[in-house]
Amino acid sequence: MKISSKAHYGLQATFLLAKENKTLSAKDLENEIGVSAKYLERIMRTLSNAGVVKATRGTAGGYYLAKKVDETTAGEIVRALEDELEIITCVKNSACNKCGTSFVWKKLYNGINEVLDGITLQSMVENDKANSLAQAHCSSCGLSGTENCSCFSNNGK
Amino acid sequence: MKISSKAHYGLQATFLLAKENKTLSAKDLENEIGVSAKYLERIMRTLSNAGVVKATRGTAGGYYLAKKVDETTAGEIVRALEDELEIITCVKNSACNKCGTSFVWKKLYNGINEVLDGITLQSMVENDKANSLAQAHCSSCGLSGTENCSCFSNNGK
DNA sequence: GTAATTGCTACTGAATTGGTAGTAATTAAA
DNA sequence: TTTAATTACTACCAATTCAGTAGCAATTAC
Repeated sequence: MKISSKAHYGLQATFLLAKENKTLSAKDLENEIGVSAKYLERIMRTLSNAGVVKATRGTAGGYYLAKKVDETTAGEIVRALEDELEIITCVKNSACNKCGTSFVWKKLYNGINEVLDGITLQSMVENDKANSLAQAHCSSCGLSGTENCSCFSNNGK
Repeated sequence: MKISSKAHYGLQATFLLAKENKTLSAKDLENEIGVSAKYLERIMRTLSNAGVVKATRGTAGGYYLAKKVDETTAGEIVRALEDELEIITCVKNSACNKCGTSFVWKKLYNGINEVLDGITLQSMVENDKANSLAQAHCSSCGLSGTENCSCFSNNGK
């Protein structure tokens, strides 16, 4: 049960589109993310087909968000890129209750979607800004490692 | 992002231990679950090491729950069997906030654990009983497919 | 027309998953 | 004390999935 690199990079890419608020080419994304443009291109194509981003070809082409930052959720993005977010086949089959565990997987599936659908690109950008401020603070307080700095104690909660 | 067969079978096996409330051998589990005793044995050994079940060897040996049914959660079981429930490496590193997405994965990780830790074997058994009753009802109402029977409309929610 | 870009398909090496096999250790019962 | 049944442990293997690459076609701006 791991997040695929596709979902990871795809979310990172859309986050960058949201943060920089402009069209970015696969090449641009390669520079920022550090993964080959070819691979990112394929990820972005999937997101394009899913209606998360739009693409323009040709010189100065690239990808941009199809919707507003507060209308695009992490859920859409991850579902588009995780081939099988449905966790296990019995989740699809609402009548499956043979083995006594489908109830757990269905709850888990609902929980996962609830979390992801509750996160918009906007909230990710806001979180990033807050973190950047915390980072600046830590630098100023002179702690070399970020681990022990109280500024980070509530990170990602 | 799929549930592994190990976690699926492992949860099914512990559910059976809870439901039948007795010691079951790998062979018994094979008969009920339909997977080779050898494979189940390895899964149960992992659960044994994790303190979820206990094992006795020899004739009439087998596995039984190490704790009460309302003290054993799906979370313990799934975490023991999913090698990497931590989803993605940056979840482990509390200071990782470079790419702007770790915030999402950490929230997701917390959400997953929250759901799974909120489910005990007892609640699984109770849910199963309720389902069996609904099943009986559906048979009596004469609907051939369970999908369209209102008894099942809230399954697994 | 040319350079830059996405769209699409095919391929590949590495890692993971799912499962099997064999042997040793332990236990209960005959 | 022997035998049968069982778990413990390790090694192994086939199939699938994952992550990434390569090459060419289509499109677009200049």
